[in-house]
Amino acid sequence: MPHLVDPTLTRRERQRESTYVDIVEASRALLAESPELSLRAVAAKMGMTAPALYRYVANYQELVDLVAFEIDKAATLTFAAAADALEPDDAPGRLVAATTEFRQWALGNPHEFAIVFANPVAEAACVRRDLLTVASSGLLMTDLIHDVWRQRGFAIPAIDDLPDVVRASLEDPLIPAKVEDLAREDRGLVWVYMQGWTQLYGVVVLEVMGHMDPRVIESGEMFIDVIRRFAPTIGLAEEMPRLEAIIRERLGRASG
Amino acid sequence: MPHLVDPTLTRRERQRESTYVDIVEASRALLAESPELSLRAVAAKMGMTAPALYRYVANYQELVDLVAFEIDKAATLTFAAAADALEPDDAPGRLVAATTEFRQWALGNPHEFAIVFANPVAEAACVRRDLLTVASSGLLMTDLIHDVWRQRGFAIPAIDDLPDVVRASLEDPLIPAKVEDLAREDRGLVWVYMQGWTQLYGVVVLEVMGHMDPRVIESGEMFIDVIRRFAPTIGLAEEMPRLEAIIRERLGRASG
DNA sequence: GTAAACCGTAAACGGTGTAAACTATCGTCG
DNA sequence: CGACGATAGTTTACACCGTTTACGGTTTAC
Repeated sequence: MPHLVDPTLTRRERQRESTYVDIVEASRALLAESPELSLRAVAAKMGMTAPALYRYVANYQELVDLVAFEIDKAATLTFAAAADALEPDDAPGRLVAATTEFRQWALGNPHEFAIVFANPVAEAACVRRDLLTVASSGLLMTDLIHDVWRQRGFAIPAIDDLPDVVRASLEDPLIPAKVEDLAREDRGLVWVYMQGWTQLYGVVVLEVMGHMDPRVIESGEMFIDVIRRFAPTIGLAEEMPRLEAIIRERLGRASG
Repeated sequence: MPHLVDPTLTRRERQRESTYVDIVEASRALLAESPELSLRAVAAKMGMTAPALYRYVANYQELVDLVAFEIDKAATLTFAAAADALEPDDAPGRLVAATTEFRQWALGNPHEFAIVFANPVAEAACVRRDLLTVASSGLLMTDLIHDVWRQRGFAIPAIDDLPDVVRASLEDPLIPAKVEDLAREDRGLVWVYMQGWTQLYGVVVLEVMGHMDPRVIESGEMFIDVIRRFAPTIGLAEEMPRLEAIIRERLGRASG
């Protein structure tokens, strides 16, 4: 897993890390123009031949996974930035801001979105599965909901009221969710998070894929509607008018 | 002039139609095993060479669209059959039965599902867009919700309370929805349908793509949860326990 | 009966992922 | 310093992909 350049590494290791960065960079440049990401094109864009890339990834799928992970990381920064545009004590505002930015980013970068969020996870025990578990966007979103809960204290389902399977999944989650700092009796919050994520995911995929009336997509009304219908679940019913203003303000912009 | 079979079709035309059937058949056979559908493989499976297929489809995308349309048609039959397993006067039961069958079918035929419901619609004015508008599954689902409304008469949003864009979209929909036999003041029902479809779509795509805890997918608890949370919107809150039984019964089966 | 429309073929072009063999360079150690 | 092994790149090759072109048979229609 390549990260930022680290001075403690040997020269060769640093060079290798930087090549990984180049790979991601080239890939994202290609994705900005075409939905198809080809290993050969990435290599060409870097001034290399295709087989050389096999020194860095085992196969095409691993290239995609690598790029997806880095895209998620980078996109999460913009979500976080959207949240940071509001005061720290306005957890609800921060949540909807980040959520709206997520939607805007998805529509503005459909190919990147597809690679991260609409890519089938083939097997239960594959690399992608592991990467998924630590996806930064998931961690951010759970964090933001957690903040809302701490500040507003909405009702969450008691973990023992939930079905056995769900309880097991909450106690030892296989999805990206920051859960260690959550007492067992508060794990119901993660279920609420999953509910919200499911609904959000539904609209956004529908919109990005174009499986919705173009006029509705353009307006963002269904997206707003989804947020509005979910708001009461996390105790934001009364605050919704104010939050809707935040959303609509953000819908007017393009995403970076 | 006596005609034995179909007066409108000549011998050659009938043969041509049958070739189209073969194409879809071969494609679906391939999709059952591999997520990738290749034009060459389809041709080979039919005992033809690849270029011959260009007598029937203009390009690869058109092949995919054709297959997607036919898959949707065929799948809709199984959804309808699930609904028909219940009494005609039990519209709520029919709706959740069809919905559950949809989910089961999606999980059992992920590649077919992906081709129909998770394929990007590139341009606003493409063939796929038109096909989408008449997708049979969409028509069935609107029908089923319409039946629930007629039988139970839940509250629907007044069309004039909805945002302008939404109103325009409901008066002249670009999505699959049987809408002609719905008075203008009742068009709010279509919005309710879109809301429900969005939520349903969210869970199912999440499940099919594997972007969810495998244990939760296996159990179907999130799917049930989505239905449960949507039920009140269409006046089925009290009936939910009965409906949940119908769902759980169906989750135990495999889909055809 | 003949001309046109149709349906298939083979060959070829440029693209893809991937495997194998080979080579030049770099880092380390005697 | 020199040698050697690991590393990172090359070239070549294979099998597959979508698509185009040119060509040959059949079937239909006038």
